Amino acid sequence: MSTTPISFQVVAQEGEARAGLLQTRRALVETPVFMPVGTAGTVKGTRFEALEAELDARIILGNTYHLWLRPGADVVRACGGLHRFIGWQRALLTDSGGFQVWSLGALRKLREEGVEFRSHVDGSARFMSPEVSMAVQAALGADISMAFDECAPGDATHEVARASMELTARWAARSRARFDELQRAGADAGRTPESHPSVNGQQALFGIVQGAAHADLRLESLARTVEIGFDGYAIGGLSVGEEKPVMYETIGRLAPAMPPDRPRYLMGVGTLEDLLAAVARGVDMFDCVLPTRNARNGQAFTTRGPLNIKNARWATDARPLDEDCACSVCRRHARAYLRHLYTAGEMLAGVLLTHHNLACFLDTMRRVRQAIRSGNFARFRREFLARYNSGVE
RNA sequence: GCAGGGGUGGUCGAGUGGUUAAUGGCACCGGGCUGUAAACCCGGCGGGUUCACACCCUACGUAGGUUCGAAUCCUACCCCCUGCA
Repeated sequence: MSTTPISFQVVAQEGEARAGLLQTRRALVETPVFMPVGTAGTVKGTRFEALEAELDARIILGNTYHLWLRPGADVVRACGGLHRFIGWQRALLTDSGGFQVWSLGALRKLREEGVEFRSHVDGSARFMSPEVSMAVQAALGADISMAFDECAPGDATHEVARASMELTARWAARSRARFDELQRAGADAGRTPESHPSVNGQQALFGIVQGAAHADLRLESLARTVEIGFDGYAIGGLSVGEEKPVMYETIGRLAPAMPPDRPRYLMGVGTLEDLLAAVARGVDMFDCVLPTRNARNGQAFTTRGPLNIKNARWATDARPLDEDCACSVCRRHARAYLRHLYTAGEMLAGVLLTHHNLACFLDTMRRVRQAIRSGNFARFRREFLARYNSGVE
């Protein structure tokens, strides 16, 4: 009987691409997997019933920084942890707030000890550190927690990237230490004593590799992170302004060097092409706001590429967003209607596009897994991209 | 009929002699969005030629007039609103 918080096994491999099974204490997750982002305790624009029943998402994200500011860790803990608070029984992963150190760059001050934020909600001063992040994540009780890292800009110089990577390494050690203390102290609000037999019911903790676009720093970061020891390893700091070939090259060098028996998580990526490129390089897990955010902004993703529902060319188009999509939105509604809803400012536009986009991403990953298992991933990827790049008619 | 107010680009509405093809808002058209400060942000928006710089044409109810110059001043006419008959 295992004593780890998660179990992971690769069940098929084609080149670097892997199909695996990730057992968390709450859900079995087939990889490669796309995890919808639910920053503030909601995957914006969708209901949990849809995520569960139709989309069959097994794991979604929450965000430590955002939930810490509002409603607050104490509120979530008082409500029995994030799962019970939001009404989601499947797996949850919480990002540590590290990304906000970068994305809220204008609102924070960085120190060795941690980060001074000015709350974007009410302007108040807040201090976040590895220890604070771990405490908040224990209160949230997600099945997978993330180490508190610093995400450098994509074009960071070697010197800047090294300093950032080393700070991340020190923060990783502090994250690990405090995380373990909190687990021992029973602070985990999402503990499941009667969890799946192959896992021990505790929270998992993933480490994050940084180093911007510098291969030597990336590999050093990986070595230092692995030395500390985590349940899974993430690639952070990509899609933050660097050129796309740089991102692919970084993933290509890094992912195959990551521990083969642990899940590899590429944070914040990406487009469908990005997902396929990263899977081909050995990545198992993804999350991205693109399908949900862009849905609310009028962009649908289809197997023939993106479709901007705002465009006048769809005004009387009776076809669904994607003629090859079996989702409930595509089965029921025409582009003309969706365009009307968006143009009229109706909230249903965002709701329906969100559903479709998530269906598109999750279904694509389902097909990716199937292709890897049957040894057809290379061909699948080639054909998928040819179709995707042909464009929407 | 009399008195007063008003007619501006798709629309609402600024502008009251000189960077005015004409501020803004809306509508419309297009683009962006990658561990969510995002149901958000940016751009275009009279017509024509040009890759572009640029140039030409048409426009502030209609027709005249004053002036170097008019959406802005004057005259007449048309139409709308309000009040009194």
